[in-house]
Amino acid sequence: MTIKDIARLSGFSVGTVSRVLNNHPDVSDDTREKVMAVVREHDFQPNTNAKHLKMQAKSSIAIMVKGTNNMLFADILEKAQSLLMENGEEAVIAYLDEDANEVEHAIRLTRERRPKGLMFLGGDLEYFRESFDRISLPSVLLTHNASELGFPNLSSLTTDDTAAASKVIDYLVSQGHKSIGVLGGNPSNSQISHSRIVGCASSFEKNSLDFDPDKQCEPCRFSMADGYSAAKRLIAKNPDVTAIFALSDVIAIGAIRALQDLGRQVPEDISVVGYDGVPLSRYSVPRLTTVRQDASFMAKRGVEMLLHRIHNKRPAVHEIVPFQLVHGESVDRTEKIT
Amino acid sequence: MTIKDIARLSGFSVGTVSRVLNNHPDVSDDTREKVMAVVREHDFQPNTNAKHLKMQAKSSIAIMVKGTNNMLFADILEKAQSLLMENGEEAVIAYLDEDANEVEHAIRLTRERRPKGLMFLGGDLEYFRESFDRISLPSVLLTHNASELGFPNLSSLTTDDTAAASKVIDYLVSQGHKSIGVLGGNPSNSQISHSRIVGCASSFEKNSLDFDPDKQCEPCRFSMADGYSAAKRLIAKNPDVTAIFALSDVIAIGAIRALQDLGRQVPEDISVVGYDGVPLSRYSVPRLTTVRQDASFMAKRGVEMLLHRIHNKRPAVHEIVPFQLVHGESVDRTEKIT
DNA sequence: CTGAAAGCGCTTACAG
DNA sequence: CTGAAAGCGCTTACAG
Repeated sequence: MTIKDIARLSGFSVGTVSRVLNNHPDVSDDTREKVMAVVREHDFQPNTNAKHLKMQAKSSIAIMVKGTNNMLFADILEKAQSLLMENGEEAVIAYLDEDANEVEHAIRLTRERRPKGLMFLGGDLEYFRESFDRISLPSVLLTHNASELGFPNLSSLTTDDTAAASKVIDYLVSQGHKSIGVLGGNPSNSQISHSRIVGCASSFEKNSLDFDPDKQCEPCRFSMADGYSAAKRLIAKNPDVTAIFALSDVIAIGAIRALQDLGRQVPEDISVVGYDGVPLSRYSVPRLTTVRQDASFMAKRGVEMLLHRIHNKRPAVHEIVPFQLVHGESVDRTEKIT
Repeated sequence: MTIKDIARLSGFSVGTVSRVLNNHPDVSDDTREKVMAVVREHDFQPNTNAKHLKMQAKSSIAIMVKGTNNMLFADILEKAQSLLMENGEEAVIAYLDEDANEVEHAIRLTRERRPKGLMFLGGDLEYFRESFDRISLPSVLLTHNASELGFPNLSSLTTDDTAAASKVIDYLVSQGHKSIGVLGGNPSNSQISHSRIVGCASSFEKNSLDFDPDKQCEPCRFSMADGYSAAKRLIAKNPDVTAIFALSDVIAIGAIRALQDLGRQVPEDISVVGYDGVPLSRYSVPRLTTVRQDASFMAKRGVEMLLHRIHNKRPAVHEIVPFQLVHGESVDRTEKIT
């Protein structure tokens, strides 16, 4: 069933049928009615390929999800997809490994798919610096600040990771902790974790505490399994830490499990702070003290920014989303630590 | 840049360029080389819309994810998407509400997108019965058995929910539990939970225990938040249960949190069993005793089944995936329960 | 308000 | 092995 069949069946030309289908104003009501009757009767749906070919139209929004097992991204993704759907846009989603090059992938996908816009959930700024100039589509990067890159078509939306990390360390220090470990992330300075480490360092300095990354930091990927083993490594090399700052909630969950397995209770024996504020952090035992990034808001704002850029050719913007230190049950004051 | 430009630049006809691009055998090596040189130089990528239009080709595989917050589906989804990508297929993903009509959504998406095949992650058999006859695409339904529906183009892959649920109840009974509550699912008999409830009922009967659904079951959606409130409702109406079978791990996690908040320790005061075997179940405190469904396997097999049906026109098949009762730390014998 | 016609960028018999 | 040409299903000036 094509537009041609509808034309024949309704007695009008394909041009007129096309106009009816696209709600073109200059069609008589009578004609519109008759054509639509046939369309409805046959449940006709125009061929998107032909339409797009003719209109040189882009199809859909492509979303790169960097890193699997990332609950925050899963959260944002779902909401973004729903919002896109409400706006009549389709989402093509690609899950990438935490170490994959999302920009190269996007370039490939862009050629094949010709999407209208790109959304990146996480990413490595280094990859953007290297090859994002080959992308001219409106794009938005979430949970990373891309302002320093200066690409005119790349907006970004992020919490102030440095400030948030500082606040976490400040808080732990205020609770009497002096020996604090940091779990997660990649030492490379282009990774999402770098600014968080920077925030930690500045807080340690402000509080006149030494900060020896080799001794206090244990890098790991963003998953429960990696958090689990990283926590064990940290405790092995630095058994006297009284608090751990995990760079994501899933890492924190893995770490808490590891600590329990080592016979250390949280928070009685050791405190743990997470990052992200995923739903799980409200249901874990103990509930997590964590930095909450507002997934709903990020999804909403991210989609808005992207759609604005697509439809109104607005310039790229870089926004900071407020964060919130949510108090759970995973932190104790040191004097209470046995 | 179109195939026409490449033809002009390389000195061959568009037909020849097309043949080179599609690895058609009858092109001379010399020609192939020359054309490819131009293609590479300009980083040319053919227009998918035109290609698809011409080839009447379907694009991509559409995946409907039924219910948000479902960790098992998130797991399967990621793996399925990777496998599809390896096979050169693209995944268009739609997250649907747990109560949405996935079949209607698929029908709409099929018209607009013309995918090659459909994958359903969860679903309501009633919706399939009502309207799946309007879909003629190769499809596969995961975590549900669609054999009784008899659609020739709908395969399915599921664990034996009834047997698994029976085994859980048998196990709890063997540990001395007589007052067992069931959390989650929808009482409607077309829902994923129905066969699990049936399994419970048959086990209760076999063990000569009464089973009063009104008193022992508390329906809820598949999320931590709903598991949390459902557990509270269950305890309120039936305070003497010594064990709870949650119809999914996320429900179990919510339930454990609720029990803790009510001052009941798991498993010391009350035992909890989950369902799904998501990674979190290995890292929660306590670790969950749960029915493990193999997400990797289901993803792999599901994709295989779908691709086979698409390429080889094989008939629909309905397979049962083995399950496994994984022992964690969330179940105790009643004599030890205080 | 409507029709006839060109053309979007490809693929693929058909000839040679 | 290669080219010329038809045609996939649409949209949209251009006429009238």
